[in-house]
Amino acid sequence: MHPEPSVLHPEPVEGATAGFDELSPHLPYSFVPCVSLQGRLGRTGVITTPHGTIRTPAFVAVGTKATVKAVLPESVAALGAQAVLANAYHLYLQPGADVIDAAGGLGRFMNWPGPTFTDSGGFQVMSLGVGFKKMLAMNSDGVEDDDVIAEGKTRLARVDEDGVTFTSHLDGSQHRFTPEISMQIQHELGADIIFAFDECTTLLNTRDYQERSVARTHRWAARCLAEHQRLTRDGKPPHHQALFAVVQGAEYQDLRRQAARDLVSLMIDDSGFAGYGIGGALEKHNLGTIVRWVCEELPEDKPRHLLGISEPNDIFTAIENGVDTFDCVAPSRVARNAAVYTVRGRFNVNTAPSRRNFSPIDEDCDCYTCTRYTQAYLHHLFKAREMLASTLCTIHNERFIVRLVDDIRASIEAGRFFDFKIDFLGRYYGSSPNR
RNA sequence: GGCAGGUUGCCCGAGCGGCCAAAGGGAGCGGUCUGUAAAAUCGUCGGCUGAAGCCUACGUUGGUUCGAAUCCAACACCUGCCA
Repeated sequence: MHPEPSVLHPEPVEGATAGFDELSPHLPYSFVPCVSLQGRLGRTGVITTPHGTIRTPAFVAVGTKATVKAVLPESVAALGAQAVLANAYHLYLQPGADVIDAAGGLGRFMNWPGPTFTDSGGFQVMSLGVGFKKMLAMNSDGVEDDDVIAEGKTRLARVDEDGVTFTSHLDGSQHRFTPEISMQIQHELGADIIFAFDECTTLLNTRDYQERSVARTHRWAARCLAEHQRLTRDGKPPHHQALFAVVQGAEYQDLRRQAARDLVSLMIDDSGFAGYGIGGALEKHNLGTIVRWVCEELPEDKPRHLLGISEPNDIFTAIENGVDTFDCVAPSRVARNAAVYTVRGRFNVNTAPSRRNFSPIDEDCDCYTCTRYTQAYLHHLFKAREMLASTLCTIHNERFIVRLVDDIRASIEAGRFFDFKIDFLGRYYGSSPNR
């Protein structure tokens, strides 16, 4: 049943740096699971896209506005990232999906030859709307009062059954997203993997609201699938994009399982979703449980993408429970704010102990930054507010997470995942950064 | 030499009789960041203390006052303008 190892282990990074002309733009999308994690839902696998393959589990670097902030695409490839995820809402507002379409698609526009993802903009409904002021709901029984306005903040998104009305955070103009519009935008953007337009709730919403929201997300998923198929059929030029649905349901087992089952059974003309995203509200300590509930309901032959997770312990938990790919802004955002990962935990390089420390961030790291620069230099760059600080630390953090996931994949293949997990997490959380 | 203005905590800078250990910046010190509204944000920031409290502080010295960074005098230094 499993393909030959050579098929399972292509060289995605080399493919990603080969340039556009050497790539076949017509490779069909596929996912092939490979080695399973004994007794758990985790596995390795390979996702094939028109722009190259992704060996899973894989960390997808986030490049919201068609750039991994502060870093050249060549560096993103060199540090081993296999794919980049951009955002439909942000690119729709600026520069406009039509511009990216005219440029030849997201990958060409941003000079990233490898696989690309776009998020639907569903998360922005939450971050610009309901979640805009979490305290707001603390003295009520849920975030449902659309008329409540928190001091100093303006609600920029409102949900209704048909879609979402946004106020642009850039210029205040009004915009409308529906499942159909999100699909049209994402088809114009042209990423290899796109996400259904979902509603992302918060833990502050009531159970009743979560139920209604999951139901709505499902109706939206059906509309996304229909529109995606129409665009795939009628769009010009023909696209080869894979649509992932997003499983919501907050922390309720029945909602999560039902949401997953409903999405799996959703078929139009014998075809359903190419993969599944797991999103939404959850507390950190429930991550593994929730991911397991969902993945138990999902088919083995479809990839699962966990949206927005990347702390080391979360990565192990997610992968162990069946996640194949995941993305997160944390490695790059945190890097721009001077926090860096090491095998012995995270620390801030802009603090006093690094001022005269002439060793790298992490002696064990093979990244561009650690093989060339000292903590003292990075400390100086942050203090001097030089932008190279962001660049170098982003490269380090992205490399750290990519490498961690590479190591996890290798440990699954070698049948020693659990040993590696105990060893890594013991060092990461059990000791203080060595500096 | 004359006239005018000034001297505040590590730096800049408000305060102009009590509510002043002294606004606000900056620097320093520490934290946070999970589908990016982020090169963001929060805390701390004279000393001793958990706290109450005490001590030391607004150029120097002396004075007025129940009470002075704030009023007065002398001195020191700085800055303008006029000789």
